[in-house]
Amino acid sequence: MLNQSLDLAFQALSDATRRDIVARLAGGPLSVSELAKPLPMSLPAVLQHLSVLENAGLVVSAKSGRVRTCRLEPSAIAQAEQWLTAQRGEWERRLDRLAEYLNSPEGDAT
Amino acid sequence: MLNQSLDLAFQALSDATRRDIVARLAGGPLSVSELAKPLPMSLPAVLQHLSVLENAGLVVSAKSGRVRTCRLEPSAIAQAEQWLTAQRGEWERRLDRLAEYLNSPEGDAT
DNA sequence: GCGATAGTAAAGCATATGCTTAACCAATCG
DNA sequence: CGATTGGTTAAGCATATGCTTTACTATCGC
Repeated sequence: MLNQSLDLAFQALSDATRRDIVARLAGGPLSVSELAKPLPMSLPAVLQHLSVLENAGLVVSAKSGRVRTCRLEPSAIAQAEQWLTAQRGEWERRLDRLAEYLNSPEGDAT
Repeated sequence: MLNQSLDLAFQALSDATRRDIVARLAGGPLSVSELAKPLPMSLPAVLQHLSVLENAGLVVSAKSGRVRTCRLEPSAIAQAEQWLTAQRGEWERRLDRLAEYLNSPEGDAT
């Protein structure tokens, strides 16, 4: 499959809990337990969400002593963003060309 | 849940078949069977993918006679795009401020 | 009307997802 | 050392997802 990484990125972002994690990491790196504190679920559940995000390349983490610190990886996010921009952009260019055609003399149903 | 629509949009885009459908619709509206023709699966399966995309607001369709024509809905795509831009943007602004601080006189470990 | 074409509906099934609890390991702290 | 804090692993479970096949309806062209 081409673009399996987009599969993983979009799949990771399809969950509100994981988007919340991403949004909070956008404000700066956090440890696992800091991430888990406000979330209404067990710590292992949060770990599973983090592993989905890491697997998708959206988040990277490193362990120092006994605390694992997580931070955002913007390049994977940018990749998903660019795919969306490309599709919407293409479609909007099409609509523009259509409008242009309809406003041109040959476009009129004269 | 806030932003359930983002759930649906990202979830819809997490499947390669559905992204293929979106990409082809970006080139212009297509009927259900035109969409289904190149896909390696049964027609009902394609219908299910389309219903996911419509449910997410990414695609709209209308039936005329016996043919249903599908087209892209850019506003839902733009919403997902904007969410991504916001998170990545926030993180990159943070990094910029950090770099600025490290380059300033007070940032030096003199 | 009759057959082909375009789409729908329903049921079933294998696998994936999002949690839980229980048990466990490893770095601190007193 | 022993208790606590921070994280990890494994197993189990309910529900969701992505297909399939079968059967059925609605429209178009002759």
